[in-house]
Amino acid sequence: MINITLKDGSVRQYSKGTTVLEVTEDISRGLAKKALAGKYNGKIVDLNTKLAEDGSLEIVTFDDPEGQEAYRHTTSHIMAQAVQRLYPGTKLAIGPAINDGYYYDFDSEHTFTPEDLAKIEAEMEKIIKADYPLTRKVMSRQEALDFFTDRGETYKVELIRDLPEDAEISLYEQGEFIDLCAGPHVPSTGRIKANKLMNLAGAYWRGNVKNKMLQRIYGTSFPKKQELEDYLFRLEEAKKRDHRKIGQELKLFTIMEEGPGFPFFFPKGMVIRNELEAYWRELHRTWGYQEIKTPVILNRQLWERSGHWYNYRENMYTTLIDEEEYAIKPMNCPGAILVYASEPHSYREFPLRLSEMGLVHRHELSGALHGLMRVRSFTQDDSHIFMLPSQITDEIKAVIDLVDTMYKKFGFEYHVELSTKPENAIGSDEAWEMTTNALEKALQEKGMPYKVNPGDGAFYGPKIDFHLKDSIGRTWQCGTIQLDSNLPERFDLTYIGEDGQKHRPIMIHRVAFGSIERFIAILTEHYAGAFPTWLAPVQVKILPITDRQHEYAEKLQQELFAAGVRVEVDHRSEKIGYKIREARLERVPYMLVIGDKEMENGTVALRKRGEGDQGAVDFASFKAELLQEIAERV
RNA sequence: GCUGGCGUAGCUCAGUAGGUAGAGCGCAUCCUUGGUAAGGAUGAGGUCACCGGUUCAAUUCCGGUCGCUAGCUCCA
Repeated sequence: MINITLKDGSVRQYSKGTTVLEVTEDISRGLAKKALAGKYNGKIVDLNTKLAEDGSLEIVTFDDPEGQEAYRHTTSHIMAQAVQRLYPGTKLAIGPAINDGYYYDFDSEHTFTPEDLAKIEAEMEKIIKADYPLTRKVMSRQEALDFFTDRGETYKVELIRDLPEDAEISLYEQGEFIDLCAGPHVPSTGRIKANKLMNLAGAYWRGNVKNKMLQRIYGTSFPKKQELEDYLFRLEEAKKRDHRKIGQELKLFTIMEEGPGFPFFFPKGMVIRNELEAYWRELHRTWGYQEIKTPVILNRQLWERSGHWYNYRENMYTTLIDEEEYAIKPMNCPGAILVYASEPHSYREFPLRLSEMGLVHRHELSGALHGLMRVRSFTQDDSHIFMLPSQITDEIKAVIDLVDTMYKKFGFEYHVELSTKPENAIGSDEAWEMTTNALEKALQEKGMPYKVNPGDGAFYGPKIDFHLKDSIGRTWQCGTIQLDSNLPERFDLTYIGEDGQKHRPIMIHRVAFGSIERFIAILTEHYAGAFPTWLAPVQVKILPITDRQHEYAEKLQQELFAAGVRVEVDHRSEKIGYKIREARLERVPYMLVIGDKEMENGTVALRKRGEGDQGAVDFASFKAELLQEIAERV
């Protein structure tokens, strides 16, 4: 324990390694303006001062996650205070700090509009100017229950009810406002220097669809005005990378009203798709996979047997054929299983890796649709791997390596999550335990950091998920490895073992891209539309300066075309600056400007994306380097 | 699916305090042949998302539907 002498002369004890955030009550009265908590070894201890394990003091700044949380969390209290001033009777739910800011959930008779945000912001400004100290209060559970019941804060009452009987309950007070809160906070409201309310949204109480939908207001705050401005600028910049915007500008794909969630791919989008698939096929061939294709429509009986009919029905499209019920596949596994079961297998074939670019359809909720990231019709780069129990760990590690190889190719940063048994799980507890342990073991042996997502697994098995970030930092699940001990059972899959007897194989489902659609969306945002040459829809654009070069332009075009290059000639009667501008907007990697000089010398004036004018280069050597770059997929 | 916002030309958007609409870009044609981010002229293009209601009159007001969107929920 450490003794801290407070300004009023009293001494309080704090344990090492904790942040001194609770001293507020001691110092707030009268000292708030200075926001000093006390002194320790002659040094000033502020609310944002941390006592390290060795007893030394460490100032917690906004750059520390803890300091940032205290800062934003305080701002959320200020927002709640402003809202309750402007809209009396509004009940408070929860209001945490989050990644880029904070939010607070309200239950109010008043429906907030975007115009209200400005009013609330102005009221928040008043509270900040008033520089109210934040005072911590402690109550027993019963006292807190009575207190919030009196105030009609039914959500807070519900939160307190969930706490243990002997819990010590902390509240933070600022001016006339008081809120149930564990802290931490900054010492006074005046600490907030830059604040902005971002948007309005609905959110279910406690994240449960069955509960009331509350009104959530998102905001963000920073210690400096400039930091807020920088943040808003970055957000604007990030929006320019949005794949929905770039997808339209570059004519990659569209989604029309005639088919919500069912994307159309334009020729340029198909180029990227096909290149990705070609890369995928090449890689999978060398990694020991064999490709199959299974039907999109299969009968109801199959889906009943697989369990999808009972566990995934609300997401499945169905249809009648000759008065028999069929379903459009939402997953590829049953098809792959039928392929497996179509002939007897020996353990000598294992691991048997069957891959499939499988087109699946899922009835996703309309509100969940999001460009190519979340659609109702998508192609999974699926594989089903059949193996011996003894091969599980190595095979999972191999899949992790394959996914890593693919993501590194594009320079992606990703994080991994392990999702465990959900509520609607099928199969025995023992099977779930065995499969979950197997996944965990593989992750540990790979030394891969991961986060556990309890209850987030698929209904047939636990999974490892690979998450990638989009332009504004939202993460999307792409790759996944799922261990399934259920379907082999349901379909009575077998292999002949060394002992000549029938045994049950282990099955893995896995995707690496995840879905081609989502992966293209992530890629588009990652590159901001400037795809590497091997993926670029147009790799080379030839720009003749006048009509005199058209013949030469076509000759070059044909030569590149014959070598498999995607090349276009801009022979409109526009000035060269104009043609360059357009080709730049299209993010074409290489522009070949040709005028009389180049025509005479058999050269091209090369303009490289991101690097500008490269001067005259020999066409043959340009072509050779280009072809090599494409072949190496760099 | 839920809550809020939005829906005007291919795109980005303006507009009508209720009297059937405009700009820029793009597109077409013509002039221009110009050396590294926008040359000029003319023209075509809209059942103002859809369906109802109010009104002499609705793109505008009201209701519903569909779609998009920010989140929530759900997921690759």
